[in-house]
Amino acid sequence: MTCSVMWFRRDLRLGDNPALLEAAASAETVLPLFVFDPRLWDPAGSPRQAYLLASIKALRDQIGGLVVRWGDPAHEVERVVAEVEASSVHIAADYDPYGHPRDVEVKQRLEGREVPLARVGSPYAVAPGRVLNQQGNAYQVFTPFSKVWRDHGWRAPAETRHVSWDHSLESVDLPAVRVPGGMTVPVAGEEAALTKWRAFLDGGLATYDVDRNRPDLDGTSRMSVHLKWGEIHPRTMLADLAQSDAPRKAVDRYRTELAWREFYADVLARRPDSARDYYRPELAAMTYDDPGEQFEAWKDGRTGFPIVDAGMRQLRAEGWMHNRVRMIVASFLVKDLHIEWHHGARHFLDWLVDGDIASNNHGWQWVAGSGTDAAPYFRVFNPIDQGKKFDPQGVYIKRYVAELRDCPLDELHQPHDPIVDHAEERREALARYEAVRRA
DNA sequence: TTTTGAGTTGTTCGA
DNA sequence: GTCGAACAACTCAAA
Repeated sequence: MTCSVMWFRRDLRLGDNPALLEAAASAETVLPLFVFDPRLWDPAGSPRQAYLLASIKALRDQIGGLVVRWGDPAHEVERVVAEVEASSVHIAADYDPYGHPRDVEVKQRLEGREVPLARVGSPYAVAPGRVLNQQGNAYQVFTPFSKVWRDHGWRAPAETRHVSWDHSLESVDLPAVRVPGGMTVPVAGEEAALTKWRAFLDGGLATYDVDRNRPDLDGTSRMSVHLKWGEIHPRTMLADLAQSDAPRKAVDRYRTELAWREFYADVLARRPDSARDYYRPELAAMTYDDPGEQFEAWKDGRTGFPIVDAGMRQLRAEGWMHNRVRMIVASFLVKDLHIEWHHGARHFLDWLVDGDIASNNHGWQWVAGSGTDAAPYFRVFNPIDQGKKFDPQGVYIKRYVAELRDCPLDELHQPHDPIVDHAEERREALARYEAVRRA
C-alpha cells in the first residue's frame, strides 16, 4: 500500500482542501498528522491554544483518528514519513514569518529521503505575492490592491472526495490546556464554522454594511476564528457571497473585509520584519511611555472609559473583541496612554482566539500611524463619542461592565473615575507626533 | 518623466 | 441638533 502524509497546520478542515485532495490522489492511503511545535506552545496556556485543541479534537472526530506528535516539526515529520514509508507529504502553504522558514527546512530534510513536500493552496483566496501592479510590483496601498485582488479571481471550491485514512501509527496524547476561569471559547471545528457561516448568510449579511460597526447588535459574522484556523476557506465564502441575494452593498463590504485579511498577509509575506518592527520606521523615533500601572489598568478594563473597559473585559471573557472596539481600545493605548503599539498587539495575541500575526499586528500599526495607509496623525479616537455613536443605548457597555448596569443613559458614556483626561492626552499625542514630524 | 488624483474605520469648530 | 470645512503633507498608483 502506498501512503501519503497530510500534515495539517492551520487548515483544520476536510472540505475544500486542495492539499488533502492531492494527498489522496497521490497514494492509496492518507496519514493525517498534526505536530505540536514547543516553540509555538505556551505551557501557561492561552485561549488561542484552547481553541486550537478543540478544533483538533473536532478534526480527529471527523477523520476517526489523527496522528499527533510533539516536537520540532522538521524532525517529527521526517520521523513519521520513515515510520509509514510515505511517498509524499502535503501541506497548504504558510506565509508567516515563522511558518515559511519552517516549511523550507522541512522540505530540505525530506529531500534527503527523496520525499517531496508538496505545497498546494494557501489560507487565502489569492496567495500572497500574486497581486501585482502593472510594473510587476506589490501594492502598498489597500484600495488599488483590493481592486486587482477582486478581479484576479480564485479557484472554485474543491470538491470533497472519499479519503482512505491510514490509522496505523500511534499518537501521543493531546496536551492539556488551561483556560482562564469563566472564559467561554467559541465552538470549534469545520461543522461549527459552516453552520455559523450559513446562519450569517441567511441573517446578518443583509445589513452587514451598517451593522458591522455596532458591537451592541453583534453585527459581524464572527468568522475570524474559523478563518484563522482554516476550518473554512475564504474561497468557499467568496463563492457563497457570489450566490447571495443580499444587497450588493452588504456583500461588497464583506468581500472587502476578506480582502483586508489577504492584503495584510501579502504585506507581511513581503516584509516579515513588519510583524515586530515599524512598517514605516519614522514613528519609532516618537517618545513613548513605558508600560506601567496604566497599561495594567487598560488590560484589566479599569481605565474609567466605559467603551474601552467593556472591550477589554469582553476580550478576557470571550477571547474575542468586536472590531470597532478593537480600534477604540487600540487608539486609547497608543494615543491616550502613549504606549507603543507592540505592547497592545502582544496582549491581543495572548488573549484572542482569532489572533493572527498579519491582521493583528498590521491593524495595530494602522492605529499607531506606522502601517500601510498610515492614518493622519490628527485622527485620535474619542472614546466617549465612539461609545455614543456605536453603542447608542449602552447595551454593549452594560453587557461587560457590571458596575454600570444601573447607570442612566445620559451619564453612561462619560468617564467614571478615569485614569487620564482624554482632551489633555489628545493634545499630548498630537504634540508628540508634531515633534517627530519636524525632526 | 511628469502630473494628477486618491487615500478604511475621525474630531472639532463654527455656522 | 445638523452640516460642511479644516485639520498636513506625503506616498502611491496610474495616466
